[in-house]
Amino acid sequence: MALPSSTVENYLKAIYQAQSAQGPEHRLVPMGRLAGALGVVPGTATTMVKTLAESGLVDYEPYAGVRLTPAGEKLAALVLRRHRLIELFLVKVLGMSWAEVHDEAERLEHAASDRLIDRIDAMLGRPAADPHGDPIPDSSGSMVTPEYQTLLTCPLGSPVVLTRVTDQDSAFLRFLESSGLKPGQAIRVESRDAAADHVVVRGKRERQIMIGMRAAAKLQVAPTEQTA
Amino acid sequence: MALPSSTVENYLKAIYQAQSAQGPEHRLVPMGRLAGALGVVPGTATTMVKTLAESGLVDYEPYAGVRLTPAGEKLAALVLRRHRLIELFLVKVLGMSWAEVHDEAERLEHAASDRLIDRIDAMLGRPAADPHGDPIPDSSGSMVTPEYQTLLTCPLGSPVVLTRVTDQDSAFLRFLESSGLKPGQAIRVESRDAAADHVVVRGKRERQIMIGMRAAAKLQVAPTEQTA
DNA sequence: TATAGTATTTTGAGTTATCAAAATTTCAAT
DNA sequence: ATTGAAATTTTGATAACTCAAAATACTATA
Repeated sequence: MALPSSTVENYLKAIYQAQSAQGPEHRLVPMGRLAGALGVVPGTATTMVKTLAESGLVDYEPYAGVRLTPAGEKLAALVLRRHRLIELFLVKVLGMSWAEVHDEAERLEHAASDRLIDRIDAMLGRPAADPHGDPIPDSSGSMVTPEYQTLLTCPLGSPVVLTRVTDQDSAFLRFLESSGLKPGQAIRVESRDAAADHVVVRGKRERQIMIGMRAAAKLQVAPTEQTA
Repeated sequence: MALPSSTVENYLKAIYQAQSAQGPEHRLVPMGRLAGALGVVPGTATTMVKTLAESGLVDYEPYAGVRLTPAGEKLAALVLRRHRLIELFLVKVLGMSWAEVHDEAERLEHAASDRLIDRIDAMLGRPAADPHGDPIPDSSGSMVTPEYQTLLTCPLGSPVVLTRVTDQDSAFLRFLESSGLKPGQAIRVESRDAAADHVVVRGKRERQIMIGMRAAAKLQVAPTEQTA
């Protein structure tokens, strides 16, 4: 098949991300959701998905939804790889802020060659995750996605490390940045209050941060590593 | 006006470069030349140029050719700025070879934001020229193009510095690289032989290099600076 | 100045990706 | 089972860009 257009890459990426977000129970992404994620009307998504199905990149079940084929999944993973490496590069090498790199990467991911991506990968030391903690697929398109707990499920009081932020909204990211809540940061959940819908986190330099539960669910953590 | 598409940017850039290549006497770029530079059939160029003219980016004289308006010239210069900064960045920061950055920059120049370009510009120390010695326009789109002599016109025997290579062909660039003929390099023209159609250059470490006259015309040099 | 040859423009058609709005299907609730 | 609301698909258009090939304009030269 010919090179996928940016549009095709974006559809595959959106389907991939919708599938992941939905969890393993709903494997089919409904057209409405896909169209919403891409900012197109549903009819457009239907049309496009039919052509993706003809290319063997997705399975399409009318009125039910789409799902990536193995070929589509690989392509999507490679787009994600480009996106995440570019984000990390922009932050680490060019000193751009966490909140502003997403849109930039969104465009550059379709223009960067494999060669360039590999240089970036090497320069960054073959990193496992991008600035949000999202795992970076390797050049064959495979990726390990560790299962983390969230601020809502981790044990109270234990020291944990913030590992992943599953929301790209730049206002949210700016808030996290200003609160010192970036992946890698050691923190501890002090309390949860369902009635008040908040979680209290003790962060860098014993600073106390209060976060709504919906936001807290987007912050993933891992138990602090014991120095081996 | 809305953001120019990559296509529009490419047309403007090609017109700009054709105008420069032609020198100040022929200000109008004929359609055939433009179409050739862009790899489209002449009819396509005609159509596109008419819409560029409607946008006020070019002046179009049927059967005669196109010329950039001041607005078109500014836009073209900004595309060139992006292209050249990206090329230099890829060479300096990512260690890519001189010969391979052109195509990469060709795609990235349409995807990089002004913000990113400015970061790159700052990181590189607001450079005046790209790896080929092509001058880099500033963020307002203005550029100084020093007039250099070439290997064909510079004084024989005097030490000069290679300042600019006016050919992007990657095989040619690889040849130059392997001969140590990169901008910045101190050289000296030993002899010219019109009959044999060649120029003999003494390069790095007294190495002797023989170049055809057509190629020699593409190498621009400046008198070696006397240490002030 | 007639004309042959070249360059340019025009015409008609195709591709990709999109939207608006009409038609259809699905599904949950009666 | 029927129906009404919501989601999806279909249909008909549009925009941007392109090509092939026919029509036209220019220009050099004889």
